[in-house]
Amino acid sequence: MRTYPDPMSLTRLTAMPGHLIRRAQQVSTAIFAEELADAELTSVQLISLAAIAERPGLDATTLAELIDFDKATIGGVLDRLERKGLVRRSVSPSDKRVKELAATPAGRALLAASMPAAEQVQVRLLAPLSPAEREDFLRMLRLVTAASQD
Amino acid sequence: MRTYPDPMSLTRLTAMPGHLIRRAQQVSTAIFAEELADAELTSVQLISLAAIAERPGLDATTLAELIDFDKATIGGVLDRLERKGLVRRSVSPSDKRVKELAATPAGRALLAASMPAAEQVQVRLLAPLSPAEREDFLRMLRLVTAASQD
DNA sequence: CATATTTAGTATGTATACATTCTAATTTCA
DNA sequence: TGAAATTAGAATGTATACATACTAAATATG
Repeated sequence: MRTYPDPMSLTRLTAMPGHLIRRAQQVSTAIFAEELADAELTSVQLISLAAIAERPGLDATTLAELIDFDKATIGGVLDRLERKGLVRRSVSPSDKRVKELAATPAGRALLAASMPAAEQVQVRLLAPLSPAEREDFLRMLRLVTAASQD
Repeated sequence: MRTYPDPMSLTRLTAMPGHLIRRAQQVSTAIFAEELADAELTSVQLISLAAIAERPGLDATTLAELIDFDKATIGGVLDRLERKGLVRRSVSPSDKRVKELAATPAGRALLAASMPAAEQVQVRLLAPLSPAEREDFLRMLRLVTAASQD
């Protein structure tokens, strides 16, 4: 049985993976905002745009599953992408409940222009790790997140 | 020079650490909500409560720095902790701008009662990794997050 | 075929997360 | 000491994130 310095100290909690993951998310978001400042895209908007560009006609529910979004969250993201003129939503002829998604030319252009910056985010995020560690880190992240693939 | 299957595919983006970290955060939050369902505490509320319990008289700005919170975010978290009767805020006699924070007896009791569940969250979160990998994963998370310690 | 169930997307409400702005209070320092 | 700069906390506005409930539409099934 391991012993700990303090059974319920702040030190304990800030050392926990839950806290460190929240911190990593903060760091990732901050770097993303810097690198994609010109594009004025969030990471969530970029990945949505990429999915839509890659699979025209995609519906919102499938999109949400593809990129692990809540069904309620994706609506707002699409609202913002549509408001910026990057994505269009049109009612499916075969099922009037469904909205088919498509990237506009402006959306495709912004996506292409933004990919180098997106790559750069990942480079900066993993810069503190050695190349071997980077592979390992990603592998472990996949393991941790795959576990609760509902 | 490595080659990739598709220069701007969804596959590329979902394999990026930024996306995986967002996913890890989702998994962490979901497990936390399950384990702390009785306490009705979010991870953010628990760590705030722990910091306040450990350092009575703490002010909100210092608290935000301790646990890496935005100054604007901490206000709402404290509102909710106060509304639940877990924390009290009182104007500092020495500086009327400052609100001194203190955990109530109910707050301290809930904190003590919640620590085992908080430990359990971390156990479940890291369950897909071997013991050696767990150490490594935490070490790398610390490296990544320490890099942008403003 | 008419009703029950399911499904897609939206709406509502709560909780982070953060930039920016504002007010009151304190500190600096000319 | 008195105006300028700084600081604490709150307020405002935007963007995830998610539970729950709602509406319209499609499907299943008796």
